[in-house]
Amino acid sequence: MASRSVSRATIEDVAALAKVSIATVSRVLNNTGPVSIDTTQRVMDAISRLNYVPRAAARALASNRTETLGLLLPALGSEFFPPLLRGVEHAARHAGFDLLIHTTGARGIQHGKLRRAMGEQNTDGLLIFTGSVDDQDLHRFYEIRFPVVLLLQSPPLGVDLPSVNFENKSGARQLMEHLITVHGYRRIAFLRGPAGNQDSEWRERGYCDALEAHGIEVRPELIAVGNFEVEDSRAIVAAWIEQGLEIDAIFAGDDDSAIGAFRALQLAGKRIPEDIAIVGFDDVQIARYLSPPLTTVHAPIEDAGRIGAELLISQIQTGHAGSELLPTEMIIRGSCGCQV
Amino acid sequence: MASRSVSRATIEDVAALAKVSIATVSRVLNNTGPVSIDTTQRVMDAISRLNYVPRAAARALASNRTETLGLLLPALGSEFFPPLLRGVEHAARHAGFDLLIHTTGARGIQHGKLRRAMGEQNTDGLLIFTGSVDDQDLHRFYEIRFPVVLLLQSPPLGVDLPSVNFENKSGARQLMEHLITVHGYRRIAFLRGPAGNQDSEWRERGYCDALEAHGIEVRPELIAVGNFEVEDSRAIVAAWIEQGLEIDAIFAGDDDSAIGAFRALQLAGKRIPEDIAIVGFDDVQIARYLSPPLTTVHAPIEDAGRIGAELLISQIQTGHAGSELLPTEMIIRGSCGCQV
DNA sequence: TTGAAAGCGCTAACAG
DNA sequence: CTGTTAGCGCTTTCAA
Repeated sequence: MASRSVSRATIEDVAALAKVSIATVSRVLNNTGPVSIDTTQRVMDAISRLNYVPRAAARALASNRTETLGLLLPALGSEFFPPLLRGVEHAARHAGFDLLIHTTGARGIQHGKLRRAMGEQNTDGLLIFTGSVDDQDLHRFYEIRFPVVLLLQSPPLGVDLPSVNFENKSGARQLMEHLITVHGYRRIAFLRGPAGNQDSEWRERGYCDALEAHGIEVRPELIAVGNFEVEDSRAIVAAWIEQGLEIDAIFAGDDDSAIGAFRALQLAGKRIPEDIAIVGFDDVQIARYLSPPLTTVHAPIEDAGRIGAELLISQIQTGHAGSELLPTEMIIRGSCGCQV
Repeated sequence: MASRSVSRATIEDVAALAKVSIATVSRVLNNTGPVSIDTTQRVMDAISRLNYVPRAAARALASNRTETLGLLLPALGSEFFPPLLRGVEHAARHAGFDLLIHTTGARGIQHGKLRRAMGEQNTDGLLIFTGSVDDQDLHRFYEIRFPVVLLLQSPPLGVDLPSVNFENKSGARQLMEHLITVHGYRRIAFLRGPAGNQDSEWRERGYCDALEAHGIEVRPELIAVGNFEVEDSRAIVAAWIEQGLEIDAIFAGDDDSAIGAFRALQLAGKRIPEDIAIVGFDDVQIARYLSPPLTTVHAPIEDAGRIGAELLISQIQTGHAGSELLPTEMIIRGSCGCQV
């Protein structure tokens, strides 16, 4: 016997065993078209007796639907992704879709390479995380009307793709107001994300707006690129301390940067928040376990994943979908100087 | 024009434009069989002019290979998964495989349901995380010789599937020795993982062995099920404190449980490690950022993912693969009572 | 309520 | 070096 034969039941085997045509088997499998209750039973029996599993490839080829959602990410490094994946996976499974995950490397996918990686023929639609795909490819998806939803990224000009974003600016603004009015900080530093990261840009605008609204000058030397990375951010803050830069507080563009800032201060023997206060953005799981616990802005990451997937599925099924802007919420813990 | 036509180039279109047969196109696509350099060039031009993307389904159907690895997980909740996914994804991509991810829910997949979810026909092989699939299905995979690698789980009796595991027992044993001999703790509690979790069982054996080796009685009231969950563990430790249970130290079965224990002690106003010491297992990212930083056992999670994927790929390609037992390493930080 | 048959787009012999 | 052709296993008309 061939080594694999045991597992190779096909729809024909089922049909033969149930003494019906393959069309009928297909009907009971997909619940499409009428089948007598008696026949249905025979087919079901045959299926389970043979351990029959429909081959996804054959089905996809014949029906032109893959029932698969693609998820494109730059990397799977940060703490940010578990909730995001959970949201996406949950929504996908709920709607009967599989989830195909690809990482593209930090620089995103170069145009052209994308095709082979996860071309538009191999999933029913794509969930694209910030920075994974260049504008040229986004443009193309838009033109050929391939279902796509952008995660934490707005579409480039003229490309009207649906997207899911956080209310970054208002969240950042609110947090800054807190630092300025409640705690009286004036020399507040900002740790940027990677170049081109839209979340970071909006958060920075909230940062600048708040300063200006209170007549505080925006000082370029207080703004640096932490890349949303623990280590990069630690190094920057360490350098600041080394230089003796005067700072009341650090607004880290995301919680990973905040962790880096924590590290730097701890290693330098500085107290948080007495010497320098730190606040972040995102509210990842770890935030509440730092000490002092991190004051930050809660971003509904799992919701973003879930809603992104839902929008994509609706786009696949109905042909169109809107965008969503998800509210953020300031979470006061101890690292800003508040007693909690 | 049909709304999708732009993207629907097939191998025939390419062949026509390049004035060759589809067989030739297939040859240059897959680098199988000889093609003149001139012809190759014409085909490549046609491909890029048409934005041609081979349809994975057609290819899979014809070749009986999907170039896809399936990953089965109970859930995507914990901090444990980012490094695991990173390892898997990296190895998969490196070898040219796609990654299909499925979560099964906390209880794993019920027999029978698995088939539809990710049947053996729809991936080239499966990476199965502890607790995702019942023994009956594992048995079946083994019988039909479907490529499978077990992650952090040993195969059931008589089912010789390859697996990747941590040296749990010796790691736990070493950590316990440290608590007992260096710090002199004798009343050490243990927080178990979910029922049937093999990592937990081995760690518990290390715990018991160490106690016995030092003539310390294993007390059932000092062992409870924290389920490897923050909240469950917090509740248990809170209850212990409430009851006034005397404890020198808590050995949390994994870092998530350790975090829960931290929470409970902090909320109860107890000092770590002065009142009660805490140690964990895994060394997730957050461990070093707790305060005091968590003493734990480093488990090479990313390696486990990478190696698991590599074993699976080798099994797909060569028909067999061995198992791996990955070394663990004690990481002393502050939460055990050491000054670091 | 059921069956026959025509593809879906590709790979892989087999011929030339 | 290149072309022809027979499927891969399924869905989906169209008839019966």
